[in-house]
Amino acid sequence: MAKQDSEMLKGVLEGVVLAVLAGRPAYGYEITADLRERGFADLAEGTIYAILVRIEQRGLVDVEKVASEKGPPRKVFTLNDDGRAQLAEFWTTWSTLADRLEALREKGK
Amino acid sequence: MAKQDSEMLKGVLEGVVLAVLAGRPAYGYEITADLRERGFADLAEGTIYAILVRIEQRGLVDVEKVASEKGPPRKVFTLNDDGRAQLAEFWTTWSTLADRLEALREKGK
DNA sequence: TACCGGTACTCAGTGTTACTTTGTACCGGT
DNA sequence: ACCGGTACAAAGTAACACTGAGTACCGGTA
Repeated sequence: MAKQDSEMLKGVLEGVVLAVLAGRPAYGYEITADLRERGFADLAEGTIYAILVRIEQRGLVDVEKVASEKGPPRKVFTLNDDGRAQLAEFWTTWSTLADRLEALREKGK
Repeated sequence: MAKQDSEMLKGVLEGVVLAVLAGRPAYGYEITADLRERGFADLAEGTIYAILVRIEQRGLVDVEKVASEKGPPRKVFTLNDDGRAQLAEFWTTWSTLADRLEALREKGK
């Protein structure tokens, strides 16, 4: 991935994962595949797992082990109330930043 | 500054500084003041100087020392062609990311 | 004269984060 | 028996914004 891309993801990726989980419960591998389809093509698998560990430790998700037909048991993550609150905060932070950047860009023209 | 805010700035602030310089040549203290007015209120002064050192080393700006009426001489930065190219690239990267996030957000509703 | 506040820049150290790499383990198909 | 896809985990690295402290110059005030 280009360096600029990955740096810009910092502070955003966690919100992205929360947003995916807001749609439905999911496990790590599934989330990675999902995001890759959504344009985050070069996402490293390990990155997603690291984020999941983080948000689990912060208590933003509930976790359940589910046996899988293929490979080891899946760790299914479900967004809880704290997680939803965090996601809402993420979107407002994002919007504020996006607005400021848009203003800067307009001015430059 | 809230942790979420500052993390989200990563990979973005450099582009922001380039965008300011695209408007006019400026020196560090001036850029800091400018950005604070533009809503980046809690920007640390040292942060801007660090970015300026970086973009100077990458050859994105031309530098000129100008005597000041107050305090030490100012280091005035002017965006050059490489800098303008970098800024253009920044905006496309930003747009791509913003589009992807917007798509995620829409889907969540 | 002495001091303070605003201007202007510099630098060393810190914490967070995404990436890389590697490893474990299970399964079905060839 | 082996390989590729599924699924998770963990240690180490690099980039970057922040913090805090320091240097230095000037004008105004007490």
